[in-house]
Amino acid sequence: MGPLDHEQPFKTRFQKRLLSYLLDKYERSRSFQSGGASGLRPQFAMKESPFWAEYSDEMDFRKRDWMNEVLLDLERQGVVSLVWDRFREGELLAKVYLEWDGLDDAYRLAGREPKLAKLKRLREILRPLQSHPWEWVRRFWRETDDRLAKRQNPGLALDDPEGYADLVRVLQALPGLDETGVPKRQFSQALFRDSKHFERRVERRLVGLLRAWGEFEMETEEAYLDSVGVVENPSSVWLNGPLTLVLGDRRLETAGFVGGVGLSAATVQKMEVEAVGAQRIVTIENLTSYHQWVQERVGRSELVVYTGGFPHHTLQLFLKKLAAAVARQSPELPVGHWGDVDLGGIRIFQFLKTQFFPRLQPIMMDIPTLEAHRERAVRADDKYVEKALAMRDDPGFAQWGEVLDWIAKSRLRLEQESIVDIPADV
DNA sequence: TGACATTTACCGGGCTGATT
DNA sequence: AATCAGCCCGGTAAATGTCA
Repeated sequence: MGPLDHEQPFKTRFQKRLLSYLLDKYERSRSFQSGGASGLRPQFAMKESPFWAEYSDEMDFRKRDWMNEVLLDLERQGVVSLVWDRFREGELLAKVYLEWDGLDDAYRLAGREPKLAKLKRLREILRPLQSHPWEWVRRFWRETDDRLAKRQNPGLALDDPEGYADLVRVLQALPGLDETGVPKRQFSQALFRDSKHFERRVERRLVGLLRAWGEFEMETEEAYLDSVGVVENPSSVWLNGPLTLVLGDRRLETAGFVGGVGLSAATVQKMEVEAVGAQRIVTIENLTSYHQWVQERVGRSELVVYTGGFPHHTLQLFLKKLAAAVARQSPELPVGHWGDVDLGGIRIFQFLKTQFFPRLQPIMMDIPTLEAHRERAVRADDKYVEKALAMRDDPGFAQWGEVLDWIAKSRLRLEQESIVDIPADV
């Protein structure tokens, strides 16, 4: 085994590692971002570099010779320039500089794609979002494109262009989805000819995008996906009380069902609300509380609707039809909502109010209720308190100022299941 | 040699991808 | 779903190179 067996592979590997090291520095530097060559070149001191261990390896001194040869060769090609230790010219390197004019060669020899090219390609991939029908997507695009144009990476995985192409495809498809939402696997199959592809490759990114840029803050990933019409399975609407529906050529009454009735997504899609036969509408956030309410208030003239946390797609369609009927027939009809007295519950209330029922009144979501159930309340951490304070200062939640203050001060929040007795007069 | 500009090192925070 | 390491970012302070 002579040196020839190792020399060439060693030199090739070293040259790549060295150039990559310098190019990494360059791509992180301000010179890269500003696009021009600054006075200070990307550089490193041999002694501080990751190459020092091999460079100073006493067990195999040929390595240093080989490394010197590689670097001298690069210097001849104008890719780097070298500064030697004093009195040890050609023997012991002090510093290595990357030369501006050698950048292209450096990339070629290192066998890697310039960051600039990656940024450019990503811009091309994202460009279709420029004219997306949703405002928040366009906002995301605008800021991201700005950053990319400024040669900054706005937190994207530069080495995954396919992933972003998929994301763009998904975003383009979302606005056209069915009103009641499309099951995830079916969506994936239609878009990618692979029922798992969406879950595996796109879902996380889409949820991340919604978290960062979407209009509403949700508690779970499912809620985020539902908000854009991607559902696990078609969901139903649960309600109790008198409602007259028209479905095709049939008129249906929900009044007679004991303990309530479920309407499938398909029914909600096809039906119209003809009349609300109750004196009041009540929406309830959680299932346990919905059952409790329905059981304890038998005989009242109320239409009770279960929202299941943040209203899912099908429920929103139902509420839209319900709200239209109310506005048409009895705009004075009282509408109340009972939910958790916490940030999520307040968001849900505001959503229902702004989207469907402008006259919506909270039920048992006030300070007396908080005080009365203090012992059953759940602890809130620092982050939660911070969010509560931010919401308090948001004009969209002006109605909730005192409640949010109470939550922030006492560091407590109340889940509605903690309320075991429903007063008769709420 | 000193003034100035730029880079580097370091930190926390957030995202990604892999793993469990 | 939770956890982990790795990476990038922006900010800071400190170090270092350039230029007159």
